[in-house]
Amino acid sequence: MEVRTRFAPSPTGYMHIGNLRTALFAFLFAKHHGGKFILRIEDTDQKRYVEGATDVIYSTLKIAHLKHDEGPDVGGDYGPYVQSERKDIYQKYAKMLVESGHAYYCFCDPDEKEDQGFGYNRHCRNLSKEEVEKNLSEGKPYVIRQKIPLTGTTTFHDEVYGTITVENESLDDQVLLKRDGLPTYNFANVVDDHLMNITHVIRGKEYISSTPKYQLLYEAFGWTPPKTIHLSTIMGRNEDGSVSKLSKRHGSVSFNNLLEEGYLSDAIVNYISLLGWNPKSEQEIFTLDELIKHFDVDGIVKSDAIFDYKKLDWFNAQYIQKLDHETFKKASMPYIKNLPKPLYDKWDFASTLAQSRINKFSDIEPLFAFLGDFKIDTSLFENKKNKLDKLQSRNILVKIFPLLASTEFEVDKLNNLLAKYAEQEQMKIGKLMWPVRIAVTAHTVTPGGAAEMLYLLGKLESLKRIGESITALNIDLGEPPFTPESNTFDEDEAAFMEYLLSLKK
RNA sequence: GGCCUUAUGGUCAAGGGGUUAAGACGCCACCCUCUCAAGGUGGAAUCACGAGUUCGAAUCUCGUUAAGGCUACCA
Repeated sequence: MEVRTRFAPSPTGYMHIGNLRTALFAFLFAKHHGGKFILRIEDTDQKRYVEGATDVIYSTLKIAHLKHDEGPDVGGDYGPYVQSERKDIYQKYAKMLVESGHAYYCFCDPDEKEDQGFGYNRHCRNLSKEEVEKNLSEGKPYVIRQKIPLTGTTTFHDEVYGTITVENESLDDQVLLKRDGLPTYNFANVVDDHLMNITHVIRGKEYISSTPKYQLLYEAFGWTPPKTIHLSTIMGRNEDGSVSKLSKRHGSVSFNNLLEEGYLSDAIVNYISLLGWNPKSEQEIFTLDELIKHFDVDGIVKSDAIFDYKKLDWFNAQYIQKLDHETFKKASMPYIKNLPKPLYDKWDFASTLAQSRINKFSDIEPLFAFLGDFKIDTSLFENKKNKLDKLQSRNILVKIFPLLASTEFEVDKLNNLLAKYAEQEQMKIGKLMWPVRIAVTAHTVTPGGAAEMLYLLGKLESLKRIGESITALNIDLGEPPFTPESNTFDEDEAAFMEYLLSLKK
């Protein structure tokens, strides 16, 4: 028999990462077995209607490459695939259940059905046929409830959690058909899964508690229930250390949020595939086709998994580094908007530095923030590894200043100049590079080496920053501000004047 | 409260009676490097607790505890 799985989201307007993982597993399972993956929209709650919400579902599935074989947008032999369009079907089946004695009309007021904390008090369960007819003919609003056996137990077998048995007396007479004539999720999913020939129901484990009631429904209809595969919940860690179902307070939890932050779709899919499933091998990086090939119910884990943004970062970095550079460059453009203009002009160069250094595209901005934001911290000039203190750093900078002032700011030339100078002074190159890089960036961590940073900043800005750094160091050392020789700039007198002016501030 | 489920390092997790209890992320150290990053090498860190079964328990059983879910005319 052909395997058929379904993804049955409620159109809420955004795709929670947990839902996407459910969709992914349903897709992988179906495709692994050469079967069909069906999309069904569960919109039986009119109050929850959100404009454009189904489009979010379509676009998510498309971007994630979880192509469905049947669904509202692509059609299929079991439509309609939108539950609000199947109203008549549910009514028909609900009434069949009433007739067979597995369900009953209930005319109770929706607000007063509580019976000390447990479900409905079953007031209408034993209404006489006459009373029901009378209420119906009077046009009294009603719901249809499932008639749960009062005694005995119900058992079902889940492919991952095993056999589960519950006492029927712990089950309530749940509503099947609501006052507005629409079915509840609990009823619709049973009818639809059967009518759509779903062979394996893959869903979150929050439905385990309801499954016995579904089981009873299948039995009442005389249908063979589909196999179930319940999935553990994806959790988030709260500030107080506790964990709860992953939600907005834990950070970005929708697929779109993550995309906006600069995570790659393939990386997200790869990461969540390993949340609650393990391939029984040491492979971690999987293409979608590889996932299809390796996916197996045996590897599904029963316990909940905490969503770890750090590990997602790692996956994303792996995928970013594999991108060909042109693709990376193009994809990164939206993320450099707020950075200073020089970066635009030199993005061909800078993007190369960025690609190997970021976890996600939104890391680009902080990485290059030093271009616009320069706040000297003289303590950074003290560096143990290079055996540098403020005095030495200052002396090096003073010597290198005129050299830089009279050279062309190209990466190769700068590197050559610096290397030559270090050699000439018999200085380890790191000892020279460190103060120069700190002087122009004021950061210990930068997207590249000293020469790259000089190039990105440009000559004027670089010299200005070095001058300011020397002055700051001089102040620390109890010496007067730095003033370069007037012949320092051999080519741009105006810039030199501007520089002098800026120092006076 | 009742019912259901789960429990291996900080996180994802393998292992299902005898193992030095894998691997990955993260963390730390070292190497490499002009700084980072990347890469390489190494390290710290785990069987929730208590009984039982057994020659032997992370592994089986029971209990406890903790966590999560359900208990809607939401899905």
